[in-house]
Amino acid sequence: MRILIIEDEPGIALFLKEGLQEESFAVDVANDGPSGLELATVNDGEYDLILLDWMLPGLSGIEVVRQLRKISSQVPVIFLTARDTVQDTVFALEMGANDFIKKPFSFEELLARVRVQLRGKQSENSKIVHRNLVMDLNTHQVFVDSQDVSLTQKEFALLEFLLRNKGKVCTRSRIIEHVWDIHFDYNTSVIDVYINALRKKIDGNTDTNLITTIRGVGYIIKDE
Amino acid sequence: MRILIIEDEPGIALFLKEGLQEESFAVDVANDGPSGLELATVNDGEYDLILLDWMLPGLSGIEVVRQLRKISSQVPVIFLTARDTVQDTVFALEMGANDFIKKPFSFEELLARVRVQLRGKQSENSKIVHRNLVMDLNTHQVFVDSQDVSLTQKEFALLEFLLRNKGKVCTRSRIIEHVWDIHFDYNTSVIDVYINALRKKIDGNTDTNLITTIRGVGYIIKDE
DNA sequence: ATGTGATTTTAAGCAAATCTTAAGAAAACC
DNA sequence: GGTTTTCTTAAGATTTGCTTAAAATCACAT
Repeated sequence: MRILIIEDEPGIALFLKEGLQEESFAVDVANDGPSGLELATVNDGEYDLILLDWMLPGLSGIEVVRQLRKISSQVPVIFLTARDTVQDTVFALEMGANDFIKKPFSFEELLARVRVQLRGKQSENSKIVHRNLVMDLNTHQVFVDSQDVSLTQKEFALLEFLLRNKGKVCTRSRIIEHVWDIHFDYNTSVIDVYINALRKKIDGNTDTNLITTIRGVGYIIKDE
Repeated sequence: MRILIIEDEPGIALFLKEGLQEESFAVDVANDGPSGLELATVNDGEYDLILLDWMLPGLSGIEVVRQLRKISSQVPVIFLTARDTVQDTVFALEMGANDFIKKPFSFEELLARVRVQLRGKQSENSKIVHRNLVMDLNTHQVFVDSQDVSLTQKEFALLEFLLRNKGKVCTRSRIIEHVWDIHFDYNTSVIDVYINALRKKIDGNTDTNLITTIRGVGYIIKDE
């Protein structure tokens, strides 16, 4: 995971850099707006996250984000700032920022927010393992007891969502939003149908029970 | 956590209500400005958040917020609106709104913003612990002596309500309001039936006694 | 373009869990 | 002892989820 820090105060920049390196991130630092923007645009796609100071010499943080979004860079941006009025927050979010941390902040807090932004990416090139089930996100394969189980796109997406939220109940609204990208007015029983299909393919005729129904709420893959 | 939705389009209101209920919020809906304002003022302090549509019959959202702030209500207000000019945003915020979501929005985004507003209020850990009983609000599970006890929706909701009011007597009217969402003329013995079910499942055949009856008033889970 | 097979969605009947009602038994209160 | 309140139980109503099949859509090769 590569992180770009755009911050003019050397003390803070160093503090962040070392802290993040200890967490095994690859960290680059730019100490003014223009050079930060250049690094970000030239290496677009390379960075998994940008930590961006609001007040910067040369080019303000806001302007950096604007330019970045203009070239349709999707990289998550977290603002670091002393300001904290609601207007500023909203403004920054509207300009394309993903989150907003007000100084002074604890490193713990920053780390938590960084992980939120990187969630998903962090395990992107890897596998999700749950008991006797292995989901390979690269090859789009699923194995149960090392047996290849072939899933359709939607089945795969649904299972992935449930597994990523292992231990938490996935409500129907959440599922329909994330897996089907329907944001309003869902009145459909697709979820039921796909849960059914998954259960058939995964649990088969064994008496295991991967997906648990929480009546009136949704579904969950229990932890342990 | 109680949320008041003031929204005139029934479709959107329902969508929001159901989604938020799945997330285990208690939700009330008003479908025009005046009735929304009345609910909010009469129950000031009861709601933890208000979702407010900009365009409303009777009284605009802006006016509702103004009136609310006039009586110095501190309840957080999130605007839902089709407008998205910077002027509108700033205007709404100056009138006392706390955040601003432009339609169409995803439920996920709304939920995120709601959680931001409730941050702090919402107990960090999603577990309620009482003696040998653990209630996990995420997984919708209840454990007694680490044994999984399966509760139905209503049982869960009732127990949650009693636990959240640990040490306080819950009157029948408050229970029927919060758990059953009946705001008038309750003439039913549902509560008795569910208290009974809970006692059976929780206390089982042990001689513990989680829920105490306060004759003529209601029920209580005693502290200690 | 067109056809074919796979996938996704809709719809409907069925099954099961849950919720509500009601009524008699038990307990608490005067 | 009589009255009120709560407890308990069971049956009926309702809701919710499961399953299946058919219709619609999509993907791809011809």
